[in-house]
Amino acid sequence: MKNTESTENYLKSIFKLQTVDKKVSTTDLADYMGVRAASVTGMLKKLARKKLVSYQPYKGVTLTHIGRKLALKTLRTHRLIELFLVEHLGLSWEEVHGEAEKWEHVISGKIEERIDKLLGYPLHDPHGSPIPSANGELKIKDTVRLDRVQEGESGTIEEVPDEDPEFLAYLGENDIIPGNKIKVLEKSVVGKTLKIQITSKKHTIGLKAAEKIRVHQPKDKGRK
Amino acid sequence: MKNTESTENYLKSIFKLQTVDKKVSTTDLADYMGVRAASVTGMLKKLARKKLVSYQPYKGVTLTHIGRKLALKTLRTHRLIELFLVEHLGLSWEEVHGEAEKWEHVISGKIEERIDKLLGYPLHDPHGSPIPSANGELKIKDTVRLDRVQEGESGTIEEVPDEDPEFLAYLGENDIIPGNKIKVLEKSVVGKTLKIQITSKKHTIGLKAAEKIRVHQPKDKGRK
DNA sequence: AATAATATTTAGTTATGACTAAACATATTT
DNA sequence: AAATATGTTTAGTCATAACTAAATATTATT
Repeated sequence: MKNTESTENYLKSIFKLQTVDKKVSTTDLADYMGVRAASVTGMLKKLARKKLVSYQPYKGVTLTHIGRKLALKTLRTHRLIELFLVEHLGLSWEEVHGEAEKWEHVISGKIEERIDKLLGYPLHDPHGSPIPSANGELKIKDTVRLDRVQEGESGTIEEVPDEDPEFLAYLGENDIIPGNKIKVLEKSVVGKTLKIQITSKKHTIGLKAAEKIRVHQPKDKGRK
Repeated sequence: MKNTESTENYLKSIFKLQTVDKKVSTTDLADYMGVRAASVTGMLKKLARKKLVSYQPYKGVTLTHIGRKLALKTLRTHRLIELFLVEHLGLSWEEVHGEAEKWEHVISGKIEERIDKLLGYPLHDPHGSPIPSANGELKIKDTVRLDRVQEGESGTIEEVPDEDPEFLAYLGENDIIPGNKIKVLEKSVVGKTLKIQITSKKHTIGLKAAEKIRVHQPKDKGRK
């Protein structure tokens, strides 16, 4: 009846992949988690027995209501820890994901509350991702993928992926940081690049990389 | 080749029991850790194969040099976390042991360093236990068990056990806290009690409980 | 629709670290 | 020294969660 660390990791992973497409396939989950597909099948059966996921062989998984709550609880802990590590222990934003992956499974509710308080009840982690509320709610902000922003339009960096330290280091070096203003100067569909302006610097980024960056645009689409 | 959480717990437990008597018996270890003796036997064999303990069937275990280093590393992490939880997250001294038991296995070297720095390179945890140095050294202070302090003598509370929350709550209520001055007013061998003076209050404590409390006495044995 | 390619599941194995029951060793009484 | 009590180890089991190899489904291609 007890939920293990592995259970929490599966739920969190399904949650992340689920936001992209509704049902998550065994293989996608296996790739994302770095385990074999056969292992995933076995685990999904267990999670289904515990009513944490709804699993149909060959057709994929979705989280149940309770599974989603648990995933969000873990995600909340993860993001609070990331922010804590940056703000109070001075780690860089590319280091914190790996550490938080370990911490998130051992933090008690009481300590989570204390950390939340210490941080001033924050709404976002260092990568701009929203922190779910204590009762498992998550409000999704209205954002666009950077590669879909039109030439000439501008906006604010909202969120970047937290998993890949190298990518984060690259983003940091180029000021592609949540909160910063960004303007798309030129989009080359052939060359698969995007020329952007951030703060006072110009920079060219690959369209594939730009996919991973979420931008917030005002209602007037940032024309000015 | 990797050391598991369980390995760290065994080494830490052996270290603690070893300070009392040289060799640690299977049963004592089992009682202390809350597992069955048969499980201990199995684990000791594994630890011996890894050269972390020196184990002779029916005769007990001792830590090897490397096993001791690892035990002290874990103990260091444990104690730093306890202090961190008290000083920065405002937990009480009776709550922190249980939490630290979980944290100690997931803290990376880098984070341990940061916490150490944040705390100002402390030498003692909230219960007065010395924090081993980063290279695995521990200096043992010259202390006496409270039940062995003579009538009329005084000293300073040095260290109390950190495991039992109830006992810690009791000690806290009666100001039996490391750093406080203590004077033994009356010792009743028949009644198995000790009448003591702490700060401005008088209190009577059982001799059995007093055994667990370590007191530092000046060279003149606290007569004045 | 038949074939090929890809995705997924099943069956059986492994390691970790707990457990019980039974066997065996050591200590303590009488 | 024999009998009893206590301590310890052996043998075999269980749950968790990974793995490989083989079997089976599904999807895509011709």
